[in-house]
Amino acid sequence: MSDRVDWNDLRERRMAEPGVAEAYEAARIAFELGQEVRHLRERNGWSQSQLAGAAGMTQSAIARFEAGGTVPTLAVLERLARALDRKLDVRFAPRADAA
Amino acid sequence: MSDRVDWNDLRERRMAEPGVAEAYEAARIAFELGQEVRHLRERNGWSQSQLAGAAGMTQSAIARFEAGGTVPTLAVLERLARALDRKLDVRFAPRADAA
DNA sequence: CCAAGCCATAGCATTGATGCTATAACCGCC
DNA sequence: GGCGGTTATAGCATCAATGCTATGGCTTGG
Repeated sequence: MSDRVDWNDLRERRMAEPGVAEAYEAARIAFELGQEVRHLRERNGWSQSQLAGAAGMTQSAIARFEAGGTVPTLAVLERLARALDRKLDVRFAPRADAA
Repeated sequence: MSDRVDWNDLRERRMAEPGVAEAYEAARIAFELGQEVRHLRERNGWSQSQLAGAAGMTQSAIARFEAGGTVPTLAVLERLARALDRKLDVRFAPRADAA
């Protein structure tokens, strides 16, 4: 009990530090994009090496990205998008803050 | 005449090199995002320094980005989005290839 | 004129992503 | 067992973005 409360407490405090929540969100976005890339790749029946070849990247970079190990640059995302016949779409969407 | 044809020729050849078109597109995306950030900032009546403060960045970084001088990281984009009350949206959209 | 504000830029240090190469573990097939 | 393919990771070099600090030019108001 007490351990869990403390962990949550620590996490909240950490998240309240400037830039941390944003970095976390960026990493989350990257993670989801990595998942999406994996999904699209597998749907094509491609291995990481094949995608790497198509995107002008290395297999290790693909593996790292798909596993959420890096927050990719826009250039890398664009390369992956093209290799997967997708269009990279980046925008500042209005916030749907309801609560 | 001849100069212009040569320039276009050179450009096409350059763009056909692996990774160049993608890097160009990433820079274009960054440029547009920079324009959008400027637009939102001015709509708020903020100076670059004020936005920098709100986003935990430096005025020089804002100026550089808005002018299209850099291709920003996702973390930076997220910070700007939050400061401007926007949601950063990054996705691999299906290609609307008609032609 | 001076001060303040604004934007743009230079130069340098730091950081994180990427590429490269190598390696390891696993699996399936012959 | 050996081979090929696949994925994951390590270690290092390189690169570009970012932060920092400083500066410059311009505009405006007192």
